[in-house]
Amino acid sequence: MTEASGSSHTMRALTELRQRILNGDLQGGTRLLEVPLAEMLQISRTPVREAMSRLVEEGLLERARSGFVVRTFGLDDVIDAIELRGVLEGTAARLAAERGADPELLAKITVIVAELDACFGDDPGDTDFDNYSRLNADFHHALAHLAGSKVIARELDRVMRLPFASPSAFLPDKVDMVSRRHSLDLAQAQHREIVAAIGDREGARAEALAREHARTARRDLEYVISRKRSLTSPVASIALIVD
Amino acid sequence: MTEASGSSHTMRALTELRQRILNGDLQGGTRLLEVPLAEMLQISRTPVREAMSRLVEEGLLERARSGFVVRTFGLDDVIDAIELRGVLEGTAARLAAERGADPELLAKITVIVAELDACFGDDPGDTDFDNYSRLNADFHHALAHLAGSKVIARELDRVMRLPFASPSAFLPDKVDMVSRRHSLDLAQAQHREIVAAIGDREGARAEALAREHARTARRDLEYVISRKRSLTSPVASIALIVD
DNA sequence: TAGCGCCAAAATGTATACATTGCGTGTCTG
DNA sequence: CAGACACGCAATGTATACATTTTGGCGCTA
Repeated sequence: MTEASGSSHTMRALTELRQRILNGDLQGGTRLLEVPLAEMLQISRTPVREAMSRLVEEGLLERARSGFVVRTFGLDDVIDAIELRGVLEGTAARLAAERGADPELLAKITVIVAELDACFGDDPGDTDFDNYSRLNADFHHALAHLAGSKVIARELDRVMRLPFASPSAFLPDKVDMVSRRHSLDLAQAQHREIVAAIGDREGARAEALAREHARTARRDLEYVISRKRSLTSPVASIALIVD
Repeated sequence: MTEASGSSHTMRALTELRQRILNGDLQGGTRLLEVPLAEMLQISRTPVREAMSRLVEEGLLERARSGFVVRTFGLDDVIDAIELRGVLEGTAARLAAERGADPELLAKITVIVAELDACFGDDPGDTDFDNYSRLNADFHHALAHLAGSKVIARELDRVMRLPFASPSAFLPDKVDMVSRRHSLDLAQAQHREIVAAIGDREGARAEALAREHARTARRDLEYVISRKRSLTSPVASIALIVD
């Protein structure tokens, strides 16, 4: 079975199935049958089952009576997932402030904020989008670990793995960048204040700020939906929202 | 393979493994090898793998580079898991208040609170412990669904499936009942106020109350640990806490 | 002696045959 | 015609043989 595309058949099936779900090729509620999938992927049922089990862990599939079904995400679920991320990030921020963040991690996230600042030029059109996107993800990852709580970090990782709950999910793209620059400015101001509040041990403020920061994503989501409902969206994985 | 003990080999392996982990027979960090487990359970590797997959979904196992390892829970993890439950229940309560709870569900949880009241007699020794325990679980389950958010309910179910994060995990048992009756009285007062706040659309108050309510569990945990560290604990699954 | 590489064995990854279960459909009977 | 039983198909459940990968130890060399 000299196959080179993935490290293993399971991984290839995992990648393939994930992509088809995010694409919308496999719509919510679709029951996944082992035999057809195995034939489609040219592998046996065993790695297909394995891949499906991992997709349950990722939250993209559910176990039905027997077998697996693609999980359905409505607009309300997406909004709730973003709300949930805000709540969890708020908790991470509050605990980091209350318990005292590890100075090394605090220094690291401070650097990230500074680097984010450097993405903005004087002219609204002069914005380093790719770096902003990457650093934004870094910021949220660092925040998740700042409280030093494995449990909180783990749950945040879980929620953020849902593609539409990721902090980078609905960022303005290059096209919208100029008109929505104010949205990024606001978000970046919040990044700064969250870190400052944690450093000053202001738990309640840090929590409130982190929650409000997640609302940025909700606004971006609503913008994307209002503008691009019927078009091919530049936002990958908006296809799996059915409502 | 006419086996009657479980509905299937997978289910039997799942139950057996879960029990051994909760017992402490399989300590945190232990790598689970398919072949020995299959021999021990007198089944083939296939259902063992399947069971282990499901235990990852439950949060009791982790996937290692290849294979599975029993997840380690320290005292700090348990405390964080209880904190997390409080945060999520607080969110469920707040959203229920803000968005308006389904009247039918609100009526149902009101009945549960009334039934909980009926568990307490005038005399501290006169407490219907079994009913309290069952109704307490019902209350928390109802609260999780009160906001009508599938996402929140799902995450709460996940967290509460961890045996030590369950709201009934460290309830005073029959022996402690008399001396710790005040703890139950306080918890029950909180149950009442949480429902009242939701009914009055007081989101912030509902959230704060639900969070504080989870602190009851933390106090009960600390009590159990301080008293019974070395003895055979009446609390099942305290064995898997290693710190 | 520390580090490197190779080999063997042990563990997981995969395919496949067979078992079992559950569901739909057809027919038979009242 | 309605209901129920039985049959068969299709799906998952399970066992097992074989493939591949991982790992740990041994011996070699610098």
